Amino acid sequence: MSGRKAQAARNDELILQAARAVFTADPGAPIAAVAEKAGVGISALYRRYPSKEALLQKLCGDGLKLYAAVAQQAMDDQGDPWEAFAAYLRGIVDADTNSLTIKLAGTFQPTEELYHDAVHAGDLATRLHHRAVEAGVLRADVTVADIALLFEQIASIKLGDGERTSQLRHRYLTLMMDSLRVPPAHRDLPGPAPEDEELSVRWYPNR
Amino acid sequence: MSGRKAQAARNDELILQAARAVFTADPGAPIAAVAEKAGVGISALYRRYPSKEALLQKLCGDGLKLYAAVAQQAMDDQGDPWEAFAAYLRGIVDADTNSLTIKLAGTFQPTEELYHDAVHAGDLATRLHHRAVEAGVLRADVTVADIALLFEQIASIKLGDGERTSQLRHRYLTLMMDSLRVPPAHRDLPGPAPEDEELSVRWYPNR
DNA sequence: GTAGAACGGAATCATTCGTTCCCGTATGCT
DNA sequence: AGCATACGGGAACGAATGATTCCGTTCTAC
Repeated sequence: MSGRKAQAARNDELILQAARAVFTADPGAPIAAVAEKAGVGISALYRRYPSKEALLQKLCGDGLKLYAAVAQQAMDDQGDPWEAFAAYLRGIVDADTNSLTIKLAGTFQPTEELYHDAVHAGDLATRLHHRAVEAGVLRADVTVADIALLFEQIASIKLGDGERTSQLRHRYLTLMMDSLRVPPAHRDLPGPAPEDEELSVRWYPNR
Repeated sequence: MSGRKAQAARNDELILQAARAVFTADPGAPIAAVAEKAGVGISALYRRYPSKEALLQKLCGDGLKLYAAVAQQAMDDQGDPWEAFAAYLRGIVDADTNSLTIKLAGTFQPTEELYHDAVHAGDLATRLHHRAVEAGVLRADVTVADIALLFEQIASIKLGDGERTSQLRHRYLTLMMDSLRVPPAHRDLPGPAPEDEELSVRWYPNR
């Protein structure tokens, strides 16, 4: 179970994880950054993917599938309508798939399969949305496309490490949900608000 | 009134406007793009600014001053507390200063003056915020830093031309305000929601 | 006329990054 | 044990990008 085969299998996973992390943080990152993060050489990447574009397509496809999985899970939830929809929103924010699809979109030629997966994901999102509106728990003047843009806005938040970023994203998702839900109401916001210190750091990128 | 002096004066303005437009749209844009947009040669830029960094600092400073001006105007509004605060929010979104300060931050060494202006702008924002909370029209569990991050989220929206982008930004600002205001309530959202077509375009960057 | 301010834009020079290539290593088979 | 070889490390290559410099030209002011 150990040896070269095992290392290769481990590297398969290592590379994918590293690529996801790196490109999520910076869609324009060089391929060398992925190799470094994964702790492997560049040729280990090129052995698996013929080009950077191929790797990006793989990541994008995985992101789409993850999105669909989260949406499907919410669809299967037959309990409280709002809670099911809220779980979907939180799930997508956690999965952070927007950074891997939208932000990568346009950096490569979309394949047929990618297009198919995108349609499927969009279809699930639409059904989920309509169900929530029908149930009267989601305001009707907000569309599916609106929700997509809200996801993008939340994905634009990047502050501190991944942990803190996730915390803040949920904070603002909660705020947004306050204005999405019927009836409107203010609920407790999770996570501490940003400190001034956290914001001012950005003026000094080099440590 | 005409002649080289006049052209030079015109170019001063032309270059600044072009630079603002170009770097707002893409903070990493090459300096040649600014020259082209302004309809001048590269040397016209370098005659005025010793380096790209100097131009960026100028833009950043202008953005900070504009921010302060908008905030000051809202401060001077002694009418309805919520309306004054709302005007501030809308004004900052329209001024689009976040793209010129935050997104440029870290790409150059901040000067002393820049720092001073930033403190002044922050001070105004804080006083405006507290006044709204004191008046009971702004929910108290949202901080000044929260508002700053909300501005950034809105600034991340970029779809279609400048006109459409502005329209959508106001749409989502209105949505956010629904959850910021006391008491909470749903108000009509301005601007048409995005069409699927508008979103799918991003998969095909090259026309 | 002529000095020189202002320009336009080609040439330069450094840097970045995808991709290729070469070589050492250790694995698995005989 | 011995060896052919798949695998991975990382230097080298070449294209592209972009800031900055430089040079020749034009037009104004005197």
